[in-house]
Amino acid sequence: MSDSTKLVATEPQRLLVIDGHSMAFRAFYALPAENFAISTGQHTNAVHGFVSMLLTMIRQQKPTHVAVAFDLDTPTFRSLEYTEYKGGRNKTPEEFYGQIDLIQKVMEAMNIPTITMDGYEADDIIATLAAQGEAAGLDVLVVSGDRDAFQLITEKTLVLYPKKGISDIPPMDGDAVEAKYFVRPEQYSDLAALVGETADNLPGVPGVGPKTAAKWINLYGGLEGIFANIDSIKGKVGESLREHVEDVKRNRHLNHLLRDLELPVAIEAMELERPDREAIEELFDALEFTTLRKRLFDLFGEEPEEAREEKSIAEHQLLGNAEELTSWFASHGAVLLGMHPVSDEVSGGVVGLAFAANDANAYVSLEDIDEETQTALATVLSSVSYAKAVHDFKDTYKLLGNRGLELAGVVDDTMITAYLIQPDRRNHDLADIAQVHLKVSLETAKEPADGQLAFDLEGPDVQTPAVRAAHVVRELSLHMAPMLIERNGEVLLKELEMPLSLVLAKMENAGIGIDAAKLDELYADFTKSIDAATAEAFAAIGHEVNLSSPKQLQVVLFEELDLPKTKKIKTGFTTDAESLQDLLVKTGHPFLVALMAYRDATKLRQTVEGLRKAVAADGRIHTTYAQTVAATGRLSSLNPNLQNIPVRSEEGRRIREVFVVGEGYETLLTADYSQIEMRIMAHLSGDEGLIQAYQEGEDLHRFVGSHVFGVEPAEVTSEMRSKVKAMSYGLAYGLSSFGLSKQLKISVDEARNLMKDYFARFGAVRDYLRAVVDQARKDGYTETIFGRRRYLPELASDNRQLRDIAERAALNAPIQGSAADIIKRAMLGVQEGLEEAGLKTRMLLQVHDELVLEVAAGELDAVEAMVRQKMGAAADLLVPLDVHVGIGNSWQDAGH
DNA sequence: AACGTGCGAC
DNA sequence: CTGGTCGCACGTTA
Repeated sequence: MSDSTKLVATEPQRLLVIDGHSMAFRAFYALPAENFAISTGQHTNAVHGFVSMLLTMIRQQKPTHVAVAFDLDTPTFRSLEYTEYKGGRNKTPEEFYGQIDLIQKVMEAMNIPTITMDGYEADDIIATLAAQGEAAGLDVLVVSGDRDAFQLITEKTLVLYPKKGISDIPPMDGDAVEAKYFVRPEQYSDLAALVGETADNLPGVPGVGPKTAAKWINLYGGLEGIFANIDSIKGKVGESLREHVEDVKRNRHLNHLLRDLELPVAIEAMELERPDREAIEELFDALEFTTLRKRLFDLFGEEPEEAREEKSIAEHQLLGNAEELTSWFASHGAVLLGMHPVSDEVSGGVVGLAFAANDANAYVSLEDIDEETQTALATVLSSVSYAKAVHDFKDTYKLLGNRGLELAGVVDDTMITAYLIQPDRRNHDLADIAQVHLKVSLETAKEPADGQLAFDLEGPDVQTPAVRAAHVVRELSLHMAPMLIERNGEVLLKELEMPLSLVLAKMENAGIGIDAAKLDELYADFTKSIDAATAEAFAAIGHEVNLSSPKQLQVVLFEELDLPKTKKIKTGFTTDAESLQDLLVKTGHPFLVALMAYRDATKLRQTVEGLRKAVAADGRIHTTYAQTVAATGRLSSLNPNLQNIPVRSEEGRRIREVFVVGEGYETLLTADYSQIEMRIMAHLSGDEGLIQAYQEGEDLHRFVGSHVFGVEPAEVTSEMRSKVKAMSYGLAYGLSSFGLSKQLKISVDEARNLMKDYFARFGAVRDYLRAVVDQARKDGYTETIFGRRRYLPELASDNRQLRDIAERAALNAPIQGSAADIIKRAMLGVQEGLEEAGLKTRMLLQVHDELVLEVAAGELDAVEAMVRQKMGAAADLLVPLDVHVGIGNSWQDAGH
């Protein structure tokens, strides 16, 4: 007998019985799988969550005995009797595979028996265990996600039914069941039989919910009483019941849990023992669990192997005056420092800074900071002698800048480093990458656990999480540095992305000027169009409908008007613009015209409304650039997105008129690369025909058209030109002949021939595209001209659809990514050019292949020449990089 | 709150 | 089944 059981020997003994699959599933969905992939590719989120929940329950409930029951894949008496049982369930997610085995291994190492029974479900094992436990005089606590377990509740047996992930809620007893369902636990199965259970594919009596079922049960004492009086139950539900008596009987039979199985394990063997230390160490090493290991050994009163460098992260020195500050950095600042700002939730301003060195931590409050201390801090922050690592350099730089603090000496941004290592992650929050790379859980300082807001900004509630974050940033930086080098990302980080963060910070701070009156005018205009289109649409069908609801539109289009069916989507048939256009051609119905006009106008008004809301106090719009989102290396723009302002339609272009040159500046200047992606294609493929065309400055599409169609360039018709243009652009996206045929509205045969002719003349392009995918399959990643990698593990997927998507991504990534690299380099060049020449002109926007600058008086000529030069020199390709420049008082006037 | 649809840009 | 990368608004469902 172990010590831990002796300790509680005076208390009643308690058996904890767990439904293994249901707990594992809850854990799986509570924790994101992508954060718990170990080096072998195996996912461990369900294992981690399961063990974590188990430890919590052992700590809270202090059981003396523990057992875990699992289902088997083999048929059970229920599925044999009723083949639809548990049918219609979704397939188990791929990431879940193997995790049950791992959980069972952990249980074995913890000396906790796992029980399975061929032909029976875990629920029957649990029911039997509850009965045996009670018979042996134990209290029983059942943990199950299946409501059928409620029938087991007695004076001595309680059920823990976890709602979402965490088991904060108290176990259910008889009164809790009665309060919730209005029946006693022993009657719960009768209630469930009447109501049915969708998760098990057991339909109940239609129209009967828990309320009606409980009423009947209480009236007649249970199912037998109900059946005895079945003819006296009135109304529609009575009728419904009489029609579904057999279903109810079947349900009741199936949801009855067996309590008399012959289990292979005796209760005595479930006594909680110390874990097998060696087995746990070995297993947790393989699973890369560190924090759980500590929790586990703590719980069982064992010292972890080595005091796993959880060293005094909690401790930190408060640097309250200039002298303390200067001396702390003098003694601890020679190593890489992790740094983490704390900002006020309300104002958004920075209120403090945490620092972490290898052997000490510090916190500086910026609230009521005296001048001398601020100066000392400013010195430290702006000094390149103190090497700092931060998470989200751009944001930190802006925060500090708002307080007049210059930030320099930042040698690593863990957000960008994590992005360069894994560009496909959609999220590089500090807590997430700490979880992935360090297996450390970092509570975000947003809200203290008790739900109280932290008013005391001097207090440990704010400081401790910040210090911990600073520590984690430092650890992450050290941990990821070799990974970044291994993945060829170091130069990109130091020479491209980090300097670019500074440029972007300045662009965001600058914002772009807005003509508010014009914005209002556009809003009114578009509203008029919406109203007109709405009226027309309603007139065409004779009633009102929400034109923004695809669901309601489907009813109108495909039921009322009985128009031909469009392409299938998850929720029925698509009503997208392309399909509406098709329908219009086929039927000429006026409703379609009005609907399309409504769609156009609402989209434009939405855009205008979004811009209106985004105008800041200075009358300008300050977008935010996301530097670590797009997997190819592009930037993205948000709050608001200024990279999708309309330009293709005339009405839409009017919106560009509201972006205007600001006071004190002379004009806006736009500079964009001409056909940069096709030029990169020419460069990467080395296709001599394409290269020659660009070198001679020919109209590329005309040139290609003349070769594909075998005519003189002058004889290329506009139709021919648009065909090869679509083709050329489509190539970089993995366009199929089907896609091409759809876009050009030609037959698939014709599209196929077009592609054949194209490749006959530009064979190097096809060779290149094939080689890209082959290489990516071999190496596991694609690479841009400047070495930016994108890893595409799904190229090896068994799922054809996923594999195809990955192949198209592989085709596109080097081209789109190289273009992104090039304009990023150009931005660094332009910024440098502006600063070196001491110009007042500033960069405002980047739209993938275009830069928008605000030009100061008298600087236009110098700026234009410099921008052309820098953009043209951003890469040395086999073809020239052409740059178009436009000038004007609005973005529209300056544009294309 | 999370998902699905639809659509703007490059 | 069938073109890549994004962000955003709306309706609907959980």
